[in-house]
Amino acid sequence: MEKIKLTDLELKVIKVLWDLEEASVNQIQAALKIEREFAITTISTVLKRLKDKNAVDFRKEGRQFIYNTLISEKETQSSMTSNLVNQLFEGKSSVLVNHLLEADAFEAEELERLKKLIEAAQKRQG
Amino acid sequence: MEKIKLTDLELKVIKVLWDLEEASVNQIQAALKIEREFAITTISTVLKRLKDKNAVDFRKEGRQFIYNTLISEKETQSSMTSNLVNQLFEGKSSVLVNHLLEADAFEAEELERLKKLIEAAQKRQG
DNA sequence: AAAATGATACTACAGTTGTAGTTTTTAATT
DNA sequence: AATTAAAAACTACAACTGTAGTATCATTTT
Repeated sequence: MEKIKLTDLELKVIKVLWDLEEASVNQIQAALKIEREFAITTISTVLKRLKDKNAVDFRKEGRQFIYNTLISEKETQSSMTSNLVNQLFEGKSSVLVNHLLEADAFEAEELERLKKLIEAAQKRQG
Repeated sequence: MEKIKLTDLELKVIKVLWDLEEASVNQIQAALKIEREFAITTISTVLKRLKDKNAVDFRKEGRQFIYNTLISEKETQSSMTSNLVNQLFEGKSSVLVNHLLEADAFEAEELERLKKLIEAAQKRQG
């Protein structure tokens, strides 16, 4: 698994595919329309680039292509997060979380939930 | 405070400035040499672009420029993190932390420390 | 079979990024 | 003041991005 670098626009398209599992160019355009309208050729170009990067594949259905993504959401989350952590948080996730806590990035219930999750993780680790 | 977007190389230079507070082009080059050697003109170009972006400033000392950064580390951490969180974690930091916990991104001591930090944050919130 | 329609393929182009060579300016040294 | 040395300014250029127009190809409808 080579680390695939996604641009902003590419990520937007990939996110639609995560959501819909499979989609034609038109469906992707429609899904993005909520945020902003892109020309159909724009989506097409992005998909072609993603295909070149091996981030998506497609099958033919009638006259159109139905795309699916080849990279998972979790993978992408992990790789982009570890990227950030390496760049700005000494390579340690805990430094990132520490920053978030200091910046008061959580609501009361979230804190409570996180505490429980940490305890669960501790149990898991033994 | 307009959100300044930094490229990878720009961030590397900025990080040196966070570290040294102030530095000449040569000092920055020297600091980066540990990782990889860049031509002095490369550093110069990057600094010029950073100046255009208002991310650094400089003062003249003899014939050379001494640069300092105008953006703080914490600011940058916050903005890049919230960027990631918005892109991949539904805009909620807790979803990011959740992902990290599920991915077992922490050592035992880190978990313990985080739990304490969460408790501290809870106390702070009231 | 020709025309119309809908889809993809090809082309384009400006802005950004990584990277550095060449030229000019400025300060220091003879 | 002339020369040299060090620094900054200017120029360059390919790859990547965002964005979309035009051309072509394949269906479907007359």
